[in-house]
Amino acid sequence: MAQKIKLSTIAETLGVSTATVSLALRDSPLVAAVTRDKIKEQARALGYIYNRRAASLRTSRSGIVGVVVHDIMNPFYGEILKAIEAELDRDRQTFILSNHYDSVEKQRAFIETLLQLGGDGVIMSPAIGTPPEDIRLAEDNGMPAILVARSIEGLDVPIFRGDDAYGISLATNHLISLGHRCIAMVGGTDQTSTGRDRYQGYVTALRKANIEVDPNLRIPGPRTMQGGFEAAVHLLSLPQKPTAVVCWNDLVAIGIMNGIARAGLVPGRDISVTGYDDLEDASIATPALTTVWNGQAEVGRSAARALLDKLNGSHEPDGIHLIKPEMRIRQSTGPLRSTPHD
Amino acid sequence: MAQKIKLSTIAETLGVSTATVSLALRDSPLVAAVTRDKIKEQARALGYIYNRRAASLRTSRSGIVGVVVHDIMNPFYGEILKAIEAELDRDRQTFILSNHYDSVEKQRAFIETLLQLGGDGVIMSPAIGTPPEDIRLAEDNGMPAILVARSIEGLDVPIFRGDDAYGISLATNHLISLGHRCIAMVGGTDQTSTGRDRYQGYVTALRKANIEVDPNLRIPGPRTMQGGFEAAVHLLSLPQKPTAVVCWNDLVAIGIMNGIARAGLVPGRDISVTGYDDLEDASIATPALTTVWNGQAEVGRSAARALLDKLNGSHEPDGIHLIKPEMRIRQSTGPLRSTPHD
DNA sequence: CGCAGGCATTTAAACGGTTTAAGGAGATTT
DNA sequence: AAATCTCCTTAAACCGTTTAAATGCCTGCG
Repeated sequence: MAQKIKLSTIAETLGVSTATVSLALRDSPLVAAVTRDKIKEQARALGYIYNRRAASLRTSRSGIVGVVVHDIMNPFYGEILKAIEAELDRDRQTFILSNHYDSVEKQRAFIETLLQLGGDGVIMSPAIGTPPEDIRLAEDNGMPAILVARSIEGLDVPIFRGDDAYGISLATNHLISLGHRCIAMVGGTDQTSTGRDRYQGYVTALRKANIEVDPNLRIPGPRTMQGGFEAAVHLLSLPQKPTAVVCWNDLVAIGIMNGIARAGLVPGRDISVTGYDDLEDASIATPALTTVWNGQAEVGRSAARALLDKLNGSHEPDGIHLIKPEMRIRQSTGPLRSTPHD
Repeated sequence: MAQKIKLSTIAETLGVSTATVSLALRDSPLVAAVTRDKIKEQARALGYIYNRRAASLRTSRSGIVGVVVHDIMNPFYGEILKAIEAELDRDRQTFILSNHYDSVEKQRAFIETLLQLGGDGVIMSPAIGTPPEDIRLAEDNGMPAILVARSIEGLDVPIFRGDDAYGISLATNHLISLGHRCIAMVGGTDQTSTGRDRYQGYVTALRKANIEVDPNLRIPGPRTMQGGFEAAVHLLSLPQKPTAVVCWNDLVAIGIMNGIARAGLVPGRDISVTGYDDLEDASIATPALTTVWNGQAEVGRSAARALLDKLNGSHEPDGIHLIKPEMRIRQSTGPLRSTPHD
């Protein structure tokens, strides 16, 4: 590489000041059109590269937005991220992505890095056990935060997520209406607000149908296909096998269906299974998965929009924005059979 | 937010110079231990946040590494990314992630952004049709590039990827040894070096077994589950149905198995299917997927290591580093049946 | 002819760190 | 008491941009 081309390089070769060059490149009306064109042409010819750190040092806007979620490889977050990316792209914001794998330390390290880089804002799906101070650290240093998919108590930042209690009650009611009464709930944890809300939705639906809630049928676990697969083994070993399963998400559901199939049973006929999220893969699974649409794209888009609006000065109302989930009925659920397959 | 705490704030409250503070915070032996401790304590107390853009403006090292791949939601890249992330983390590098979705423009925009931010280096799985100049743009501006998973002709940057021709020949030979002679190859494109290599591996294996290559059995397409699902429909409509399918990757294979199952056939018995990559999900699929381990974690780890070494001055040898794939035989492949199921 | 006003450009001071040569204070040697 | 040596600390330049204020230069007008 020759030596770095900077504003002053262009300025000198053209016999103008760096101020003029700076203004010209940003299309300021302060500089004459003919000068502007000459400068732009020269910048291109020299292969000038704008130095954003220098600029942002001066302007204190970096054009960087941080996004941190549990695991970007999880398609649920993937779909949210895709929507965020699309929205931020339209406003030319660079986004920095990270997993926290539910480690509060890793998450805080990310927030600190982002602050050091002068991030303009952060969108996060907070790690389990995130102390409110970690979010305030960002806010107090002029970096607004938006929460997605999970809530934290004791903060008044904007939150975008699905209505979990309602969503799970949809799935549970669907199974009840098919005649099922022994319904397990598999995957996830009750340590997150999401987890508590979902369990609540499940319990409420059962109670309303006068079905006794059996705590043994609540089986927490990883929110992955692998987790579902293993839960299936456990479920099939219970003294009273459930006839239906409400799953934390589509991955768990697909894992369970694989586990059921591996045991020689037919999911959707011998045991009904519902997913959650309505991922792209849900309709391809065999049998096609009955699930609950959770509006990931909507969540991501709105969260990004809210942040951008906030950065541009509009006053977005804080507080929780709930997306209403919708039922997607496919082939993985079916009526209760009087003589369950063995 | 109060006002920003900077080096000078600490310096003033302690009655020392900013130089001392700067040196102390970075553990320079130039400053007395007792002074250092006092300064660090004060920095913590005031909630000082290091301003990396200011620092990097002076030092011209940003601690930022860019990573751009086709699609981070694709688990193949996900596994590579995870390994890269882990390796970069150990060296405290922040990484900026982006998809290019095989758009050369999007990829170039990313490289330019990264240059503006003063990125120290970039790891990329180049978009189809990437002109070598785009990579040179990075290198010429002092930002070394490392390629993963895909090659580009006419460059001498380090490349880390699996040995595709060899890998596909493993899968093809496995099917041939099971007695199959009508073997389709599904998914991907022949416009990438990877695609050409894989097709070559398939053709070579067939020829060596004296099997005529039928171009109609090469069915390019998306590298997704959805793509596989749709290809299954096409395959089953062929006048002479293939008895085995070599798939571009595990996603396509799982999609095909779902398509086969939906048509009432049993994958692994009626039609053998091989995947590629050995994703985590491969062993959970039903039936468990026979596939080729492609060393994603190894690729990611080595690539990140190579970049870090390069940044630290060691001279990593350029050129292609091939990872040797290995066969993983499971239940989705089986011997040719004399009277294929209808 | 002197001056107000408009336009195009320049000056110079930030922004918040890092770096290095030079300075200062004691302690030690001569 | 002067000279030398060790440690610590600091002043000042620098990184590449932005921006408020200042400067020329013209033109038009009373």
